[in-house]
Amino acid sequence: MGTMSEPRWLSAEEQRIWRDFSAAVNMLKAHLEAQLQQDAGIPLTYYEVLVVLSEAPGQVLRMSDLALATRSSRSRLSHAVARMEAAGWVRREACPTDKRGAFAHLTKAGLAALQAAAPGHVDAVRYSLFDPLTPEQLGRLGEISGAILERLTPRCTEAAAAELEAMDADIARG
Amino acid sequence: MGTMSEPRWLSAEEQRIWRDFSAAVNMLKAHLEAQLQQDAGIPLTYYEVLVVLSEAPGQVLRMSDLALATRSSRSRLSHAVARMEAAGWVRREACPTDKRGAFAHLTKAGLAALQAAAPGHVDAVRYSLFDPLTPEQLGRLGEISGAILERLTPRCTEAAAAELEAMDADIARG
DNA sequence: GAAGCTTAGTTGAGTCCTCAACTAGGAGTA
DNA sequence: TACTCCTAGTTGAGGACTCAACTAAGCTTC
Repeated sequence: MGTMSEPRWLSAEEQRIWRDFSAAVNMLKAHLEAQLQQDAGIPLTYYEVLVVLSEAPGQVLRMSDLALATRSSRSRLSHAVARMEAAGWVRREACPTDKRGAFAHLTKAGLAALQAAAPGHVDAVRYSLFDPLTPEQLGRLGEISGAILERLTPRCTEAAAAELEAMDADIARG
Repeated sequence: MGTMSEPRWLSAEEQRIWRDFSAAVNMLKAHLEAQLQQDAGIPLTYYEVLVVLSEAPGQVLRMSDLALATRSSRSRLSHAVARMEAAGWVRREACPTDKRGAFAHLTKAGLAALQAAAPGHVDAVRYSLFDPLTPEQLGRLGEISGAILERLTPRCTEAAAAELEAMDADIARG
């Protein structure tokens, strides 16, 4: 190793927390994924796309904005929307002002699929996350998540996301 | 909906917590995955297999036990070990007493790969999880993880895992 | 208006995962 | 022994993701 400093290994307690956290998160995601896939045939990430689209004004969003809002790569979103379009949940439309751009529209079928899937998904989230935690723990979890987010979110992405929300709010207002 | 009861939707506050938590977890996993993949060429799940194997007495484990310890499906582990064997990190060996069985041995190269990857990975975990949290938050996170785990871990799996640990302890004791 | 950078979005190859089907050996019972 | 059931592990197909390469359009600058 030469000049390299010794890595700061995790203490036994830190290891326990890390492994429990890691396991909990994995099981939680697997649980939600399986529920959604089995009951509604929708992968979790596609579900999130549907949710974001359904909340967008006019239920339309530029691909880039959709990628930003779902924290997905453009590539991933492009593949996903291609599949969702094939499923009839989303329709792509060219942007008239910027010919590079593309809009993703939520279709009736997409909204219906979302509405059919939502109750089961919400139940699963309640069952596996909200129910086993006390209100205090929930509050803590919110703080903790915020701290991690702040650490890992690059400033520019943050700014762009805030802008997007502000735009949404403007449109909602009128 | 007919006789179905109304789903218990999430409140605004619950939604905020859930979305932040979800986003934080996604970014955390993506961050660790990218670091490990770039710096060591090892996917996170394979890394976990290496860790578990390295801690096993004799650095050997039956496939089933390895699957249990890594909370992986047998199929996933089988695919993973196939790849890791191709990479020279693991060697499979037939079990003499139960001819259905297979052992997974950690090889020298596998241990070396793990040791090369570990410091960077630990740093990444510290950076993205431990550093941004206060000691109190960390304790809470441990509790929260425990509560989720307890909710989602089936009793039989739990018992099997405990047994495996006890066995390890026995062997360690000599 | 042409050259060169930047942005929007897609594509294809390769990887990891899941699911269901499969092989094969162990275990219990007649 | 033969029958049934169970357990250990593998396999292949197909889906989702990543990465890098690509097309195409906008934007600057001269």
